[in-house]
Amino acid sequence: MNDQIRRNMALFPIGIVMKLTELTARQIRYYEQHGLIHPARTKGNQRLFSFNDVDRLLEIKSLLEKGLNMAGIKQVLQMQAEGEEARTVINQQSEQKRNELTDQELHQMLKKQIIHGGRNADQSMIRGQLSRFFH
Amino acid sequence: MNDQIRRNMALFPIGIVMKLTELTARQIRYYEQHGLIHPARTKGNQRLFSFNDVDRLLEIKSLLEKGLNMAGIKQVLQMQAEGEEARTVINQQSEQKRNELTDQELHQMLKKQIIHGGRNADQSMIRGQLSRFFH
DNA sequence: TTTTTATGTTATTTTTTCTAACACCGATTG
DNA sequence: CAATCGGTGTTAGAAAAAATAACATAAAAA
Repeated sequence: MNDQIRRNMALFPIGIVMKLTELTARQIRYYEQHGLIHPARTKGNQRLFSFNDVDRLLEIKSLLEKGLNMAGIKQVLQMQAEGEEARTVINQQSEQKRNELTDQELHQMLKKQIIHGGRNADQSMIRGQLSRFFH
Repeated sequence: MNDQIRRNMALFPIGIVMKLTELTARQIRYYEQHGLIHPARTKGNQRLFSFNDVDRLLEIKSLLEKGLNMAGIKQVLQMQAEGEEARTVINQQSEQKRNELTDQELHQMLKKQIIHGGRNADQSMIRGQLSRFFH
């Protein structure tokens, strides 16, 4: 519900995010620079991350490991956002289904997306990795 | 469950805790100095707070507003910790019961505690204020 | 009235983060 | 093969955030 609000609260500095995600500051900033995340800023311009941001970074990391590049990741994340939207309207599916993403599924998603900039493709998801920890 | 672990993860710096609790840094440090909280530290010695810490600070604040002093608050928090322990063993009670603490209840608790340093007094609780936000 | 308590304020130092620039290496491409 | 590009490492210098410590103070307690 307003769970979403909570998850979106900007809470921690980059140092913690580094530990949480095992990414370097350089990487995190680079991803931001390419529009993959949009952490908030303190009055003094320091980044402040939310749980959602960290979640997102974990996804980015996982997608990177699957060989995607910035553009690809951007697409996938964007699709997820759309899916998210749809799902809240429609309904929940089996818990398992949307927690793992096979290479084939991924490939398919990308294909669909790239070929016909289609909305509402397959609903498989990686989301909620950190969420599963910080419930 | 290991919810406890999650809540105990040291995540945010004092700046955020200040906003979350509306306490000044001075106050927060003072309470630590008096053993009311025990935030973790970064390698460079900066305080790192967990959700539990923030929760605790909110309780401290509320107790302060009720006129307790450091010693009194320490007692109450300690009792809560013991109660926590007991409760996990025993069982849950009505949700309402343990979320508000009237002045009389508080007075009684303190009385019991002070008179006969007794363990396991009344189980009324303040706990979980922040928890209710960041569930 | 003197003391104590909780908090404010200020000064100084240390830690953390920021941006920007340059370097590098593996994969692409001309 | 040589040049490019994409993701990351590294470094330097500046700025922000946080730490400790000391002194100040108003209200409460003794």
